[in-house]
Amino acid sequence: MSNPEKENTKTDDKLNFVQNIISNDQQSNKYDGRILTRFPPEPNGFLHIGHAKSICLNFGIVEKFPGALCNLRFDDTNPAKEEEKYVESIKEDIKWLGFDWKDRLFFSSDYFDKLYEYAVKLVKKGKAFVCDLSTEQMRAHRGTITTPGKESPFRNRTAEENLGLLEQMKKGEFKDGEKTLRAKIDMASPNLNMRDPVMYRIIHTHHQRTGDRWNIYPTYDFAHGQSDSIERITHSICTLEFENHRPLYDWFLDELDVYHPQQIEFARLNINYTVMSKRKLMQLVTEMHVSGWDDPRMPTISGLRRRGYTPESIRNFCERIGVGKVNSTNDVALLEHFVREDLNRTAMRVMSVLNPLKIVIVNYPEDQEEELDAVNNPEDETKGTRKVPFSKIIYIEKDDFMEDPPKKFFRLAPGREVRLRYAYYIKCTDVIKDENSGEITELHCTYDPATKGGDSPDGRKVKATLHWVSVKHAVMAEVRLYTHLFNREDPENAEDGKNFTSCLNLDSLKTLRNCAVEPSLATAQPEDRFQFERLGYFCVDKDSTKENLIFNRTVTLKDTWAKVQKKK
RNA sequence: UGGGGUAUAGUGUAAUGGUAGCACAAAUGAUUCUGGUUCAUUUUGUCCGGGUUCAAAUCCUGGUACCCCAGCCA
Repeated sequence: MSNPEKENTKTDDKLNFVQNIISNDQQSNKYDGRILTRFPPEPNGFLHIGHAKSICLNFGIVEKFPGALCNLRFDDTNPAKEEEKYVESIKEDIKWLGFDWKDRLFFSSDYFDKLYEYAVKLVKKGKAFVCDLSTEQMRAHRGTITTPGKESPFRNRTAEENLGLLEQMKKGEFKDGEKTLRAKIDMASPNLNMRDPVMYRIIHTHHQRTGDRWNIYPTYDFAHGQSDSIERITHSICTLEFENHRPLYDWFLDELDVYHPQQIEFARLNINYTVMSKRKLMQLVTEMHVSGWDDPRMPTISGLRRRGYTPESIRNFCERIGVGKVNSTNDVALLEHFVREDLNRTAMRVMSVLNPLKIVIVNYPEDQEEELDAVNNPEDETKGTRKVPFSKIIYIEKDDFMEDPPKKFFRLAPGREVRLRYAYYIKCTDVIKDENSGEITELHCTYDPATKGGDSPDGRKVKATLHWVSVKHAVMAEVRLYTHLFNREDPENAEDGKNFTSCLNLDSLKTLRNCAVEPSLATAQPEDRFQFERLGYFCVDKDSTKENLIFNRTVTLKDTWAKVQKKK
């Protein structure tokens, strides 16, 4: 037995390494006790669960530390790739997850004037220059990982000349790519980011917020650190790949002599059986491997929402996986665990038959109908009960009958008695087959009227309880069964020469159009979530209508019978 | 190969010189009108080699492995 005194360790009080740094900084009054983080998405695609990790981290700081704040800042420095519609979807997803940026909504483009001022300052200091090198030439000058680069022949233009050229760039007097503004740092630096990186490039493209006002746009490297500085962010939390950029951000901030946030890098989220880069997700969409960004198989927030995931379950997942600096891949089973946990608590129970098999209860009166009481949620008494109609002909699940059952099969079989949930005990007396195909078309059963409600007065036990739907009262529906999008744990590492799409699971969506659901589901609305008893959790799809009900399977129930079968 | 990072059960994450813990996964049993839930129990770990110390996942030292960087993407 464990020692009760030791059980006081509250896991929720444990801080991850980022929170530890912040906690220490707050205690030491490092930023006058201020804490300000930010979530900085680029509006060039939909948010995925990897972003959710970052959102939970950044906005979660607000909940963890009194007085802390978190900005939402769109990093919109590349008009060629960004769109307004992405801004809207990103906002929607953050709200849906349950976070609120209040009035702290910003855009990097808000700072274009300031950023340009900064650039001018560096030019005047002799720390930046206008370069005429083409992309190819610049690459050649950059050197390699092991050999130093060569300085640009334009590196020594005078400040006056550079100022004039920069002004002309800004006015749109040059073509795209004709010139760049570069920082003058060190072409021999072992850190490639320090080899005179580009600060501004010429892009004659309409910007979703600044219109046609600018012909030059700052690079991410020149915009990001300064934007954090302008907003007086205390802790700039970003992913591991920016570790190499930190010295560059430091250099800009130091040369500019402005406020200096602290950058902390953490490992981005990976999950097995899926991909997590915007580029690859975009490819799945454009190549039509999925129906869109919100396809229920996508790891996007909108996809997970449509699949039936709850914000709570995603947040719990993000909390549990922790935050570290090691590249790691989480098991999708953990994510599934958290939806099951949440939905078990909250989802209404309901009976639906996915693959109907007709049963005629031969000794049940022809025209009789009964309304039976069914529990809405055994985990929550306050959810009450509902009436479910019963009659002579019902559907059960095809999988719940076997003519020649193996040892561990507890369900219906010839001569065997089982319980119909909330209804009666029934015993199978006849198996009716199609003469030609030999396929089972219906079952004949008898029922025991004394077992009404599901209990036998004589204490007789049955080994199985089956869900069912009365044929006469059934509402027909379409059900979409989803499984992993990829049949390989690590689709990124496809076999030689093949890309990740070669690992696509062609059976990741199975549509059933002839499902019988209980009548209470007739009025279900999009995003309503249910537990189909004994089957799994299901969510009404956004395309569902009264005439054509559509349910998406979020996740199956844990299924030890399936496990037993798999072992064979 | 230069530079920057990182190594703790199958997976992910704690332990900040003092009993290697938690969650998921896996396994066993109990309960159950969901083969669900719940409960109990079990298996499995400090990358490797040296050193310091009464005591090392933690400190020192030497290896090894993996990740990131050669966009006018972010």
